[in-house]
Amino acid sequence: MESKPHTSRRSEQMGDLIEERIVTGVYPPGMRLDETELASGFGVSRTPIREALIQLSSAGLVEIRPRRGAIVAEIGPHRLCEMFEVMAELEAMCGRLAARRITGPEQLTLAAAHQACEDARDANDPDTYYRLNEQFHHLIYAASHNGFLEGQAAALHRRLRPYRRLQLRVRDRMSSSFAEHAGIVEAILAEDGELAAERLRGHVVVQGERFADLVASLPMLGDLGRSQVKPVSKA
Amino acid sequence: MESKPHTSRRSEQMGDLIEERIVTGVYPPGMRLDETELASGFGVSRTPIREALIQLSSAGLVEIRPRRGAIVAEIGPHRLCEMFEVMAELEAMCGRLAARRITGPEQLTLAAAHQACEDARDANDPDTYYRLNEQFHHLIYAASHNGFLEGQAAALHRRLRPYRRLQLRVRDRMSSSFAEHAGIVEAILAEDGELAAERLRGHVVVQGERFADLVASLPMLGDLGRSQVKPVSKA
DNA sequence: GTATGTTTTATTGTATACAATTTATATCTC
DNA sequence: GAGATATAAATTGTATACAATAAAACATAC
Repeated sequence: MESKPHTSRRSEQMGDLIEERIVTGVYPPGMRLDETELASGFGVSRTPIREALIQLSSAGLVEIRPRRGAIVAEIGPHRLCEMFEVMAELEAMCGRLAARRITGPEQLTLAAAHQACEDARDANDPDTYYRLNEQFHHLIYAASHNGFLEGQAAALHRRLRPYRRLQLRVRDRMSSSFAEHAGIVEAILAEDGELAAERLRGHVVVQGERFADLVASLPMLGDLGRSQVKPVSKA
Repeated sequence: MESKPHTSRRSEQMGDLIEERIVTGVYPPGMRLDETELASGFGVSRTPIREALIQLSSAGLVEIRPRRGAIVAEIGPHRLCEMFEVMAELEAMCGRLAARRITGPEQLTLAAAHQACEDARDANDPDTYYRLNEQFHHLIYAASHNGFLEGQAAALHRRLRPYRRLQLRVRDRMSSSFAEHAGIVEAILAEDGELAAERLRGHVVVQGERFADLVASLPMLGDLGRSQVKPVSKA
């Protein structure tokens, strides 16, 4: 919907590139982000890199320690649960408002998106489901008809992306996710705001709790915040 | 609580300075922020100014249009209402969690802060009340024991500061605000999360609605988004 | 006099150079 | 050899110089 006006700002491009590598795990949490190294790596000067890092710092993806350089933000399990808790509430709010304010065309689009998710589930295609699931949720954000809320929800959703991606692989999550979606769509189309809110809250909270389980089973992630990942420094 | 580690980064200092001038209205919405002008004005080079502007842009206080410079973000009445709507929900969430998680010492601190507000109301001192009111709300954020939520709530609270400041002056708002606070404290101390949430939501929404009224009465603010404030450019 | 096209000017975006501080290394003492 | 101190290296923060683009001013044609 928001057509970005072909920014032509290198800072933005660098920011997107670095963000991509962070959320995809190419730059793992705790990794040192050397300005000079990144600059030469991307074939630009340090200036756009610095500006990108500042922006990513504001978004919470990297942490800048004065005079000590930037590292990929290490979001510990505890903080992550907190973030899921807030995400659940934001989604609940979106659902409550959407139930009251959704338009006819939006209802059709939402139903179609839900249908598409069903197809992906039937095909047992987690990657496609993952993508369609994102669209589904974004439609609810938009249907809240609160642009600011939509932006906040989308931003947090995006920030939690890498962690949500992990837990979609777990046993049967795709099916239960779709089942929950059905209830959410039903509540919204019935214009029952409180029910939609409650179901969305549950839907997201489950993700957070499942994630907590996942964390407990992964020692690698278990001691996040302790581990210091070394920079990739290659000659 | 979060002691900032004496950053020594000029960018941060510049950011704080510019933000201060934005929220106090020295730089009104729509004003062009000329990098060179700001740089010479603050006695630094353009670099720290640019970095500060990027940061403020991420925070939503300024808007950077590629190759066209930065302006103080113009938050129209509509967007503002949306923001108050989200603020209400965030505060409600803080209250709900606080009622369940608040500790003994925090209860005492909250009661004391409430008492202090009462004193300011009795003294009919809006400025002091304004300050104490902020502390009161921050205590509730903290009592949610969700650090991420606390941060989000504080950030939005801060961003809405200039607009809240306006409407505290209106007739009797201080008294009704305090009365609402009493109900909120009662609900939290009674550990009734839903009641606390409901009352906080109402408390903030009232602010938003009152603000909408205020907007309607102020022609200057009424056509925000249309008016183009000229830069201060002095020789 | 208005509209359009060109030139000029001003401002942003990027690169590089320099300064300041931190981290690593080496040396010296015990 | 361990620890501490001093020196050296590397990296961040700031300033300045240059390039690219958009706004403004001007001139010209109609």
